[in-house]
Parts: sequence; structure tokens; C-alpha cells
Amino acid sequence: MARVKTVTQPTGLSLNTIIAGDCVAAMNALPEASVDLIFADPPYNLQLRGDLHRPDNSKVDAVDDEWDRFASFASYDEFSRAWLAAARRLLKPDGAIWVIGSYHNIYRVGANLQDAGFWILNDVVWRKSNPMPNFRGKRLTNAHETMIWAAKSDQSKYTFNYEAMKALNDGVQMRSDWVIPLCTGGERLRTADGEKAHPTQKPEALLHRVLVASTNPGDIVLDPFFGTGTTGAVAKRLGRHYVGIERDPAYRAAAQARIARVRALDAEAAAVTPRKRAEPRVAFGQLVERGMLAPGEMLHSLNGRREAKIRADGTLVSHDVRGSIHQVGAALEGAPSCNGWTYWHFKKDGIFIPIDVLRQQIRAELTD
Amino acid sequence: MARVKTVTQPTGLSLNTIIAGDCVAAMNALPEASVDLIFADPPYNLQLRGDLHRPDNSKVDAVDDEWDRFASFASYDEFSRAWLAAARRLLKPDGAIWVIGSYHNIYRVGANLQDAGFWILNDVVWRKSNPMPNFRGKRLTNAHETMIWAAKSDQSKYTFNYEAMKALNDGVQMRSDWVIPLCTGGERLRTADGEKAHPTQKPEALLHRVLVASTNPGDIVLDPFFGTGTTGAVAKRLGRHYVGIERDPAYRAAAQARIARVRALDAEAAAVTPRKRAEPRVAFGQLVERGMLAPGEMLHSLNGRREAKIRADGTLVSHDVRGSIHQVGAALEGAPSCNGWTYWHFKKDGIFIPIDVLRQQIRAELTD
DNA sequence: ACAATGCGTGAATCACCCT
DNA sequence: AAGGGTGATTCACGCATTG
Repeated sequence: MARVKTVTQPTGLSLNTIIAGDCVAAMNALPEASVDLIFADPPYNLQLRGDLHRPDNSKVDAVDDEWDRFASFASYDEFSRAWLAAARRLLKPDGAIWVIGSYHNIYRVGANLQDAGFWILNDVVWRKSNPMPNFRGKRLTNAHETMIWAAKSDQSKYTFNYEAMKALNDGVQMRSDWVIPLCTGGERLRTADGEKAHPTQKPEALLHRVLVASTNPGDIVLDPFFGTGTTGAVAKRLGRHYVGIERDPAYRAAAQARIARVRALDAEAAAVTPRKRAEPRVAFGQLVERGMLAPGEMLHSLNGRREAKIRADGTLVSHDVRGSIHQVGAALEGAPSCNGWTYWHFKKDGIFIPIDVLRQQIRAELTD
Repeated sequence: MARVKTVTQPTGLSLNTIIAGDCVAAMNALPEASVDLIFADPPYNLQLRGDLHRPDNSKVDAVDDEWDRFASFASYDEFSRAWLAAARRLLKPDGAIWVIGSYHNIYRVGANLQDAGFWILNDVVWRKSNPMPNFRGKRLTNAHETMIWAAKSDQSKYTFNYEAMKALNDGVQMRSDWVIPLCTGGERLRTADGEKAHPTQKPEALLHRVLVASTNPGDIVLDPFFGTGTTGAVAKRLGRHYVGIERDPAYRAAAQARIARVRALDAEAAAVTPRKRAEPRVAFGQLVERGMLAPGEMLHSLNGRREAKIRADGTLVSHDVRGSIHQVGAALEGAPSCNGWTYWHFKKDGIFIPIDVLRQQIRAELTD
């Protein structure tokens, strides 16, 4: 993935570039249903204490507190609806979005996101290991931010790399609360005079987990509030394509330079543990055809209480129940469903061995 | 505080009682500006579709009660606006509210709460130490719920017991994420036939922290969705007054009996011993996400004879062996098990450093 | 008596392919 | 488009039972 090179795909999208301009206008200029994932870190300058402006930029007279508040929330909602609608149009049917925010704005964003037809999959708490303390002692230390992960619709077959997340979490399911430190130290971009290049630069660790969880290598990730390009840097490293939109030229320049320094990982390093479902399908009948199991042989449940006879066509029979390994297992257990591969065992030298080991043998041959 | 006795205050409020009826109508019948704190656990509008079974085929006992069913987001919003308006009227000018919810409803509630004029002080994440797993492996484990803490207005001089919170948290500022287990075991109320008395009973530890943080002894706490009375039980124990509203007679009866069994503590006894912290678990994947080790980088055994490449999901690959740091180490050594933290080393300035030193670094951050 | 093992369960928006 | 078959999928903790 070149750092400045612009690749034009059949979608008409220029990949791995930063688009200058307003995010809504820029998104509306891109082809619909062309993007796999959107990561959005929208501004939340609600301006609740200072001057208030209506959506048309006219100033609100501070007559009445209720009206002020309403005007300011209403204009933020209007902004949220506009960019969420543009974002939803860009997503492929099975695409998904992540939005990050704090209590100032996340409730507005979340409600508008639901109203737009997105289907929330999880909300994820970024628990900061090193938050800024509350200096005045008037509230709790604000030690987290919230991310909403949502599919384009409740019909979407969204991407979730379950096994990879489980691996990242030492073999147990990844939870909805993630402990990750703030972006500080060498990772924090600085201007020439040592100022923070961007006030709210997100840690790359956060984007790493987001992209590993919900994209595959080669996917297209759009960030409409690109800032200094954390999304682009992590996408490039992990072998995903990015499209950034940012209106501030200083942020764009910082992002461009930053992403240029990133090296993409080789495919093996970027790879994650695949889902089981992706493995080639093997029919039980194949074990019979190959003589790994013989018609007439008996299969047993692990506890030894159930048994069934193998028939020549790869079905089982037990008393008056006939059918597939799954159907017979489910019927005998009175269960709604049953994975016959792990339920049934054959006997060898007096011990029960799951028939799944035979399937794995065939699969190993297939991938040789 | 007597268990059934009704005390009529100058406010006209009957304290330490459970009012039967619909929460909006009941609240509107109470005097305005008469309550110090409101704790609300409204229906979540879960929108569950089919049945869910565990991998062992047992059925999950889901929340399917009539009170949790709403026709649409619009009708849920209407319901939220109605009870929030009634609640706000009841609060004293310096009063505050807590609302608990999940991603299904909390964004609707939060936005409507802001629109009603409440001023959010913090959102607080209840991190469940023992959540139910995601059985189908399609999402992250939903391991938290969200509470919004808001003052009646941005002018309110709300109560916050900063020092008490700090003491509860081993002498450091209380954060906005609270680790508390689910309500199970002896605390969970059961019917005569062993069923859950209420499907969503909250743990007393949660209410304990809420009331210690944001009320003083003698304060009046209203709970418009009283259920089986967790708020009342904890309020009584801590020397606060409660007013509950609940329309289900079975829940009211269970709450009444429960609160009767509670003994109010004297002030001294209310002090809580700080909990001891176990050493936090650190996943190898966190080192990768944080950039302490890069995907693609090689790890080495101390003798230099074995090496493996790091992948993006925190697994290792060496020849055709893939898996966790422990699994790959064991496989390469032909050993039944292997502690990957001490087995694997990274190379820095020509010397081998065990990856365990990086884990220690993360642990040091977490326990600061 | 105490340790080891097994079982039950919790606010859950929990498939997907092929015919 | 709808229906049917295959087959993937769980963590922490309390409590009861077994050793």
C-alpha cells in the first residue's frame, strides 16, 4: 500500500487518500455502498456555556435557558443526522460503523444512529488506564469514553472476527470494556514547537482492536473526521485500505506525514485466527464411503447412554429414529439441536473417540 | 426507620412507603421539589427475537415480561419523556437523578434527559465481573451497563461526597467505571417455587455506592421503578428515606418483606472496608495492540534455538504451528505445557529480554 | 471436616447455506 | 422468497454433591 499513490477501484473510490473538505459534502460525492467500515470520532463542541448559534449560524439571544439548551442540542442533532445519513449511504449492506464519544454527545449520536436505521451490536467502553483526575473534586474521575458499534441494518451480515478477539484476550471472549492507555509519549504527534498536533488524538491500540475485530485484510475503512490519521495509520499497518476526510490542512499534513512513516505488515503477520465456519465442509457420509466408519457399526454418546447404528447412506438409526447425525442426536436428547460431530463417538480399544477427529483428518488432507 | 410506619413530613410526602400504581400518575400526585435524589431503573426495551440456548442446549431465561415491550423507539421516547418530566418536577432544585440502562435504551433516555433540562455530571459504567457470555460468538460479551448521573439543572448545587468515594476506592479518586458482580446467590430474591422474584434485580453494592456518593443521611430518595426494592433496602440500611413506586403487587410484596428484614446501620458501621485488589490479568495481545511488540516481529527462546512470528491478534506462528504464546512454546518443545511469558524473549540491542517484563510494565500502570 | 467436582444460571437485541 | 438442514457456541460464581 503506497503512501501517496491513489488507487482507483471499480467502486470509483480513491483508496488510501485524505480528502479535503467538509465531511458531509465529501461523503455525498463518493459512490454509495462502497465502504466496509466507518470509524467516526465526531466533534462534540456543544457550546453549552458560550454563545449559541442556530443551524443557520444566527446567534441566539440568551433569553431563556430552556430555549438556549434546546437550540444547541437541536443544532448538534441536525449535524449528527446529516453525517450519519451520508455515512449510512456509503456503507455496503453488510457494513458497520463505530462512533466514539463522551457523555456530552454520545447520547445524541446514539439515538440519532438508531433513528437512522443502524442496528447497535455492542457499546464498548474504552476504560482509560491513565485518565486525567478531576481536579476540583466535584465529580467522579471521568475515566472512560464510549464507542457504539452498529451494523448498517438489523439484516446486515456484519464482520466479527470472534476467534481473533478471543486470542487477543488470552483465550476468553473479548468483553465490551477495553482497558487501553491514553495516547501519550512517542505516539502523540507534536507540532514543531512541541504543542499537541491534535487535541483528541486516539491511541493506535484502540483502532487496532476495532479493525482486527470488524474488518478483514483488503477491506475499505472510511474515517470522516480523520484528524491526524490514527485510523489511516493502523489501517495501513494491518493491510486495510483507508479513506480519510478532514477539512483542516494542518491535520491533513500531519496525517499524511505520519501514515507515510507506517510500514504495512506482511500477510502472515496481519492474519488473524480464522472462524471455524470458514473451514471446508465435510459430510458424514464421506467417512462411511472412505471406510473410516463401516455401515452397521455403532456410535455412542460420550456418557454411553445413547447409541445408534450407521447406515450405508451416512444416516443413523436408533430405535425408531432415523436421520442425520445431528437429527438423531437432537431427537434422542430431546434437544432443539445437536452438533452430531461432537456428540457421537466410536469405540476404539475400549475408549470413546469423537467422530470429529475423522473429519479433521479429511480436512487436513484437503489443505495439503 | 420503622418498616411500615408512615411518616408525614412538611413536604406532604409519606416516607418509607411503597406507592402502588403507574409511576407517572403517582409522581404527579406528589408535591413538587420534595425529593433529594431519584434512582430510576426503567424498562430497557430489549427487543429480543428468538429463543437463545447455551452450547449445552439449556435455554436462557430471558426478559420477556409485558412491561418491557414497546411498539417502537417513538413510543419508548414518549414513555421516557413522560416519566422524566414527572421526575424532574419532584426534585428539589439541588437534587439529582441516576438512570441505569443498556445500549438498547440508554441513548434514548440520555438524549431525552438532556432535552428535559437535566445536566449530566458523569456517566458511570457498571463493569460486571461475571456477565453472561455471548453464546453464539457473534458479538463481544455484553459485560457492562451504563448509569447516567445528572443534576436537576446546570445551576444545581448537587451533593457529591468526594472523600467518601475516595475512601471507598483505597484512597484514590473514585473513577467512572465500577466493578461490581451481578446480583446472585443469597442476595437474589426468589419466589416460593425458586423462580427469580424479579428478572432484573440490581445488586445492593451498586446502590450502596450511588447513595454514599450522592446523598446524605436523612435525604429522601425516590425510585419510580421500585421492583423488589433494592433502592429501599440500601436506603434504609444507610439511614436515608425512601419512596418507592411500583405497579406490580407481587414485586411490592417482595420488596416490603425484604426491606422489613433490613436493619439500619449506625453511622460508624456504615463505613466500608476497602476491597483488596488481585493482580490484574494481562493478555499477550495487549502488548501487540499497544505497540510494545509489533506484529511481524520475531520472538526467541532463551537458547535461541526456537523462534516465532507475532501476528496481529496476539497469536504466534512458527513453521506450521499457530496459537497462543503458551501453545506454540509447548508445541516447539514437545512439552505438555509452557509458560510463554518466561519462555519467549524479544531482542533489544543484541540481548534477549523476556516478554514478561512488558507485562510487568502494564501491571504497574494498572495499579497506579 | 475439608477438598474436589459438577451443575445451574445471569437485562441477550446471539446463523447461514442450499434448494 | 421461504423453508429446511447443518452445525457452531460459554464465563464467573454460588451451591450442592462427591471423594
